[in-house]
Amino acid sequence: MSTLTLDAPQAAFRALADPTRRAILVLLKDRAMTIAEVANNFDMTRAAVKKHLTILTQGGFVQVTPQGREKLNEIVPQGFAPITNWLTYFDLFWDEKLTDLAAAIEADLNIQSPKETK
Amino acid sequence: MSTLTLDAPQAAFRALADPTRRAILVLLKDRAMTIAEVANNFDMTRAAVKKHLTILTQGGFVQVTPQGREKLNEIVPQGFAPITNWLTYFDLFWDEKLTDLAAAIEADLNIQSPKETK
DNA sequence: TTGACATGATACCTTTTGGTTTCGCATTAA
DNA sequence: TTAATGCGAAACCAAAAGGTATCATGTCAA
Repeated sequence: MSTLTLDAPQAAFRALADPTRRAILVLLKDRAMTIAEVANNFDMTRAAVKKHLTILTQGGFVQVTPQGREKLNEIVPQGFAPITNWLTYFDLFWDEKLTDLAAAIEADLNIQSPKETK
Repeated sequence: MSTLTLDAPQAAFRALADPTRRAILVLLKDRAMTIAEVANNFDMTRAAVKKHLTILTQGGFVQVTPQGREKLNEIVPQGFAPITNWLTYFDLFWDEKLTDLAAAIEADLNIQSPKETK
């Protein structure tokens, strides 16, 4: 089966949409943790937490580093870039200062968005 | 039936999770539009667009102003605040961390290569 | 080698989500 | 008044999301 691949902003926004996943990021910002360690902080099974970590990884927020029989889940600061860029696009617009960042954002949105304009 | 109310960040992150809704925000940043007008830009029914606009309103991104028999959907710049605040939390953390890292690196360099006198 | 441990993977279930149709209600234009 | 217009709301549907339980696999320690 094909694992449908989302564009970076979509994968990132999707990852942040769930409160558990945002809480996991808050946890991981202090230090890297194994899955079991992360799971200890939540009222759900390790399997569920593993799914959340996978989505966070797809979103570019988490990087996994095998270490013996464990796997360390580490936060990736650069993963926040697509989100901040998207928000900056609006800030810039409101400041009436459009840059080529606008083109990148519009290109991303055009992947699925409005019908032929014009 | 209870309409469960989400906290502000959750409602905001949820609203941004869908690509159509992000595209709607890009549309509305130029000017306020009626539902039908927004719907003209997408390949879906007016009812579907209405649902998206409702979620954007719940997320604090859109404000509706009745005007005769029409309703103008207007973007609300302040709606982005919960998101930017959340991101700022991480940025602040990493700023400290980078500072600590810089200090550690400088200390290490002073030990390893004391030659470098500036 | 053997067993315990940390994780991966799969099947399955329920709720949410994103979409459609259809109908009803105000408001405006004729 | 009548007819068209712009919305709102409800019923319905398929797919995705969030969770569980269960089993398989690789790695470490004794």
